[in-house]
Order: sequence, then C-alpha cells, then structure tokens
Amino acid sequence: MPLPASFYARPTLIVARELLGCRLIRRLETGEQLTGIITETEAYIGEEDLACHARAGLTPRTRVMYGPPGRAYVYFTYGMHWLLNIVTEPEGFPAAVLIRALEVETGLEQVRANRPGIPTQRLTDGPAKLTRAFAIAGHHNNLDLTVIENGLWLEPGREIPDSRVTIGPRVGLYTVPEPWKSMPWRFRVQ
DNA sequence: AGCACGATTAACT
DNA sequence: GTTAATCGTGCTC
Repeated sequence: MPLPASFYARPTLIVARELLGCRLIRRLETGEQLTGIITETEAYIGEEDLACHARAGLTPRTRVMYGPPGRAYVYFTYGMHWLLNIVTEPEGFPAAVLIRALEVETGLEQVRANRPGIPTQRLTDGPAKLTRAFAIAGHHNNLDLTVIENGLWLEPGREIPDSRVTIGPRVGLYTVPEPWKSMPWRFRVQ
C-alpha cells in the first residue's frame, strides 16, 4: 500500500527523517518494477528558506510545491539532470523532500542498463543518479505518489533506528546565505 | 532580450 | 583538488 497523503502532510523535517528506510517503487511501462530503499534525504521548507525554490514565491516552476502533499516535484538542473522531490505539508505551504540516494532492491539488471558503465556501488548514490537509474524525469512532475496507478509510489520499508541516522547541513548550496546554508536538514543512513 | 546561475555528475590533474 | 557539460528559470535592463 502506498504511503498516504497524511504521511506527507506533516512537518517536512519529520517526513524527511521518516522517509529513510522507505521503499521507492517505479513500475515501468513494460510492467517491470524497480525498487529501492531510501538512504538519504534533504528538506526544503517554505519561502523563508533561501535554499528552497519557493523563495521565488508562486511561479510556474514552484506551483507544484504549493499543491497537495504526496505529489512529485521533479525539476531540471545544470542543463542535464532531473531531481525527485516529494511535496510535504498541508496544501498551500510550499515545501518538499529531495530524495538524494537509495539502495537498489529489485530490478538491478534494468538499473544497470539505465546507467551504462557505472559500478554497482555508484548506481543510485546521488539525486540525479537515482532518477536516471529509475527512469524518472520531467513527465513525472506533479504526479500523485499516493496511488499505484501512476507507476511511481512509496511504501513503508525498513525501520531505521536513530543510531544509524546522520544529520547535517544540506549539500550543493554555494551561494545560499546563512543561516539557510548550514541548517541541518540533511538525513543519511550510515 | 539578455544574462548569471544552479538542491549535479563524471572525468580529469 | 578542478572543470566541462548544458539549458530552464527568474531577475535585470
């Protein structure tokens, strides 16, 4: 059963922490399923957070983050990469969790085919790597992830104890001013 | 209309 | 450690 909208309609930091260990499932058009356990997330929270795209307010790009929780916010960056986020908080408040890394469970052969020439350990250890590996791109933007019909959803997976979770600053923020640059909103499984 | 830059990656010195 | 690749977005003129 997919995680329901009520799971995502909570404070973004709670959702980011609890998504660790959850299973991401991508059902391809062929019917084959790729699954992985989420091992790294980051929270982006509201217009005040100057690292969050919503700092620009409501625009065509950020509209999805203002929408209902449990939708995919997939955006294009650096001219070549797609990044997967999941919208959080009640509708109207712009926030999301970036999925930064996962551990492939099933569909490894297909994942390898999507990431030719890449060593197994490196297939999905970055936010743009996992979208390529799982064939997630712009057409998934604004997709409802609380139903299986759309071919992309999440489920409860493994329990991750706090002792295995590392919390630290978000990465890749070069021109973001303090305090936002250093907020400990990144969650990783050791 | 023009421009600077980016929630990155892979290859390279 | 550095850097090229590559283009949509939002801001300035």
